[in-house]
Amino acid sequence: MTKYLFDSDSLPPQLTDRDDLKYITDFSGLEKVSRVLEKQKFIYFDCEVASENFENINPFKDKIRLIQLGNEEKVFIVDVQKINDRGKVSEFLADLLRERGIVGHNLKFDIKFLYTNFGVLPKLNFDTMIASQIISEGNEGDRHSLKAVTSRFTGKDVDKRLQKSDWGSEHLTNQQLEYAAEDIRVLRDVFKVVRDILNKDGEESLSGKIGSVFGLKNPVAILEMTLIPILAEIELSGIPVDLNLLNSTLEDKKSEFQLLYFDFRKRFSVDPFSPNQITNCLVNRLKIELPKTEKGSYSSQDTFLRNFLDYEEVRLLLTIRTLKRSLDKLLEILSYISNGRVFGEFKQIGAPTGRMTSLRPNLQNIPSSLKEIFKAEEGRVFIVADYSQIELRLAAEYTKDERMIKAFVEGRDLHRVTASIIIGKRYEDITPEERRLAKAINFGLIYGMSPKFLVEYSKANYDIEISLDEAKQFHMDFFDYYKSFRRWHNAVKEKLKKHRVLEVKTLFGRKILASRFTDAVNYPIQGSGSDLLKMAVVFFSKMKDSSSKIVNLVHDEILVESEKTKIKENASIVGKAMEKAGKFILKTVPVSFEISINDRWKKG
DNA sequence: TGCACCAGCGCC
DNA sequence: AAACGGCGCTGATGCA
Repeated sequence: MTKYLFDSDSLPPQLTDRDDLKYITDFSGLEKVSRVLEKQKFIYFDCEVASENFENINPFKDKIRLIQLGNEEKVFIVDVQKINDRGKVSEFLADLLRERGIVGHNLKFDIKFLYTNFGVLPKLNFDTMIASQIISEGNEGDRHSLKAVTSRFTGKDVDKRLQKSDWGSEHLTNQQLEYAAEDIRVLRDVFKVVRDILNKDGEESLSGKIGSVFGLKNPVAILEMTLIPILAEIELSGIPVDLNLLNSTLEDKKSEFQLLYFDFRKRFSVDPFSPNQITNCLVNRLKIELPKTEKGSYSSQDTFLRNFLDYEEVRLLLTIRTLKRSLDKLLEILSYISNGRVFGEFKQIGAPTGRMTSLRPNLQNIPSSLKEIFKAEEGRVFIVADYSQIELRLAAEYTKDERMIKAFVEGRDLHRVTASIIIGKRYEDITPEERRLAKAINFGLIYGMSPKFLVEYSKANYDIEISLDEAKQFHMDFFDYYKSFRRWHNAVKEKLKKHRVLEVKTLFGRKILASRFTDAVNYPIQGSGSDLLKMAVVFFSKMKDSSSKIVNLVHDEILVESEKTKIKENASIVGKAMEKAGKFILKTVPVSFEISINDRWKKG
């Protein structure tokens, strides 16, 4: 519990009167802060938010209590509750942050609160958490909390115990204010260390506001820093939902699920969600041969069970599972809705490759059958824009494979090209089934899939049965034809023999560590895709106006909500942004993308 | 009881 | 020697 050390409004002399630390509780204090900080190009920044429940802290509900601002010498702790004039504080922040940058840790979080509390969204950010993640190159072992980052880069220890203390109480304790100031002090040291590390991969030629404000030259870091406020805006926008359709779908699935679930339990005396009971039933009662996991237990994956659709138990089980998944996803979405929109979050560098991830709820794995739940508001539409065959294009560029590049330059369908090679038929004569097989081969083999796995993979994902010998032949033919891919894979194998861990680079220069062969060939391609999308988002956000906003991002797709009256203009801007990013990342291979307009989130 | 782990599956 | 990768969410399971 928080203790009140002082019962007067003012703090003890040792705190307020220190030269390097000022506690600001009134408007004249704000003016003093402005005078001192107006000479800064950037300001060290942090804030403390009062929340009933820190697990569920919410920028739309919770209030900022303290805003800490600092330069190299001074720290100002602005108590916005004591000042008690939101308009004045807003004006002060708007003036201060309009042209100046801020340095902070996990800034997307802070600036969302700044926006909801004071209508200010800082555009020039340097985030030491993002910096640390870039420097870590995807190393899974590294943590990126302020405490971990400070310890790793400066050797100092930060006490975070008061982070979730009571920031709403009338009198903050001396310790709370010292805690608030300490974050600013450590940022000074961390900032310079991580910036200088990043700048070892700097480009002198690079210009731009973020670069000049922070003295930052690393292109990947500049891209990421630019993205921060854009993601904050996307999260604050939320994505609109058709509540009627959501509820009716939910009811339909619920009743259907309950019917089938209890029917299953009654008829077979087995809980369909107990792996033990299910595998027992399938193996012992129905004499179905199931594959085993390495631990010795049976696996009851849908893909295996689909071999036994003549058993009613199996058919029913598969239906129940699918229903349950839809139901869970709908409930997950529902629990994050407010005012007809879902407010999810992004982890900006969520995967080692640089890919973003989506959480609370995850809006990057919505089953295609449920995407229609998402519906633009009245008078608005969705613009659904996604890159086509982007990983293959990036792989062609990355390996500089002449034949694959040529196919793309000529505008060919690469799956058909591959099909004609491995089947030995003319490009024009490839059947849809043959094209599907080639698709499996293209996607699998560039990332080092074994012929054995190709057999399983084709069956599971493309419903195509091939023998192991055929798979081996296709494997040979693929690498004989796309010669650079064999050279690339062999080079990676050689390097991994010499070194335990390999540093690979995306086309944009993002560095990623890989210790397995499959990672070392996959990461640079997946990572280049993430660079590409992030860049397209940044370009779009610079070109767009207020008649459109991004509402979701899914690895190679940008979902925009636009005013109906400006569909054409906005669709064209999305296209231009994607094209521009494409030209930047891909120098020899053309990009291709599809843009469709719809009330709902679906293509075509 | 709570936590860590895994399997399974949705998306890319 | 052999190897497709990434994520988040749910629910069962096993351990303290």
